[in-house]
Amino acid sequence: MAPVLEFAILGLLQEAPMHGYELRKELTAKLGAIRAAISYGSLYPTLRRLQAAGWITEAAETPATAEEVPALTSRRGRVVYTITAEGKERFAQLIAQAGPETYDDTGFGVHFAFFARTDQATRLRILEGRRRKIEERREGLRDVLGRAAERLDAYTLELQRHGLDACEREVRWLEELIANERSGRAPAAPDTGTATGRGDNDSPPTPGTSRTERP
Amino acid sequence: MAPVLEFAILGLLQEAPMHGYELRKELTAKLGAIRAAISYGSLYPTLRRLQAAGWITEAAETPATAEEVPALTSRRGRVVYTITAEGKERFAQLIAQAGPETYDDTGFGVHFAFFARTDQATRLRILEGRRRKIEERREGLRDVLGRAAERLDAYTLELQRHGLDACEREVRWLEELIANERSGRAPAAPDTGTATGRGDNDSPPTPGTSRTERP
DNA sequence: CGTGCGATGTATCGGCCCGATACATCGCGG
DNA sequence: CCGCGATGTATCGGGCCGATACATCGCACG
Repeated sequence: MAPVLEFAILGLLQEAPMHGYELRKELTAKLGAIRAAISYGSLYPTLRRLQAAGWITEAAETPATAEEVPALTSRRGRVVYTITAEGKERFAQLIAQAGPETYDDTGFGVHFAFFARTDQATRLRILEGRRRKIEERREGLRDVLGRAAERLDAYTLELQRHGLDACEREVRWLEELIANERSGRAPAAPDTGTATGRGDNDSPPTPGTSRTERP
Repeated sequence: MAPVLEFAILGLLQEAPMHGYELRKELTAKLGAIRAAISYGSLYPTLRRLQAAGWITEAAETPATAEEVPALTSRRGRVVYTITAEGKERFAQLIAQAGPETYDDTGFGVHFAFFARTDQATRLRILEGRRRKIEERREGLRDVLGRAAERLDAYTLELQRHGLDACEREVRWLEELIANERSGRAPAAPDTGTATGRGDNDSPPTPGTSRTERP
């Protein structure tokens, strides 16, 4: 329903129009923690899908006056993708509605990556939904480690233990983030709880940070 | 080349023949740490593919004498899947050859889950390959957090930080496992040292999974 | 005694996303 | 001048998932 790439592309193109290659680089930088590298085999078909839906437009990058450029080498021009008003609307709608897929690993990751464009109430809702999901996974792993321990070999058990550890760690992380959200503060303070003297307008509260409008 | 499901199914069917539903449950228990739940939409096609390749056989579960059973309700019999000699060979081959996909998240997970059927040298090779891959991911995240920090918002940075933390943690985990392997000890010893030094044959004693035969 | 409901059980379909692959240009160093 | 890595667009086959459909069994609840 709300594929990861679609969401991420609509989110990124709101900062600036881009061509495919650039988009992939930004995508990889932004989602590096949850995805190794976005494949062109999914990027280009998704772009075409988004254009068919009217959420983005693609325009061949043409010099101001095409004639004066030597046409000796008819280089295939880069295709620049720009988000439309409907696309922005679509993105807002995808943020608002949180389905079950919002809480799986990649779904949550991409939503989190665009929390700067998400209002606080929705951020809180997503964080709590994710926490619930991870808690369920944690209970499942505990069950297996408890009940079916003797049916599994030592390596499999070690794998479960490592997974369980990761779950517990993520729950703690989420708890911290939730507490921060509730207190109205910025995302997360690395260690020192004294005076987060950082950049204030990094756009935690207002998604209306309309900077980087490149014509 | 070596899809996760194919590997896992061949590994599981070496313990006992199973029908689809049971297979899915075992799969979910064994891979619970790396996969939420195996979908039938991938399980059944994979089973058919494996049969077409001659690595498993499927047999309709028929009562000993079909006639005496009341055929009033023509219940669709369960289909029991059994691994063939070629299947065992294929599994051994999949273990031996470690490609790049052996070290990604799910690929490594499923290989690790069947380490009890893997010789020590290969275990070591896989653990080190995985470590290398995670170290690369870690460096990538450090780069982004270092170089492109000001280009990203606070939430995205927090996501990268969390991912980086997970990488560092997994590297430590792998180091520990590698050290254990080198010392010839069992996987990871919380405390007890029971049942070490296994992995001799390709068909260990049946873990009594032949129960639950309800006619 | 019926009735519904959850577990068991097999199976298909549409769709996302990936890895491999192909092709073309540009700038730079050997 | 030639290769080689970065830039750049694009397709194809295939694995895996979520939704969906259909059928049986045992049991609790009214």
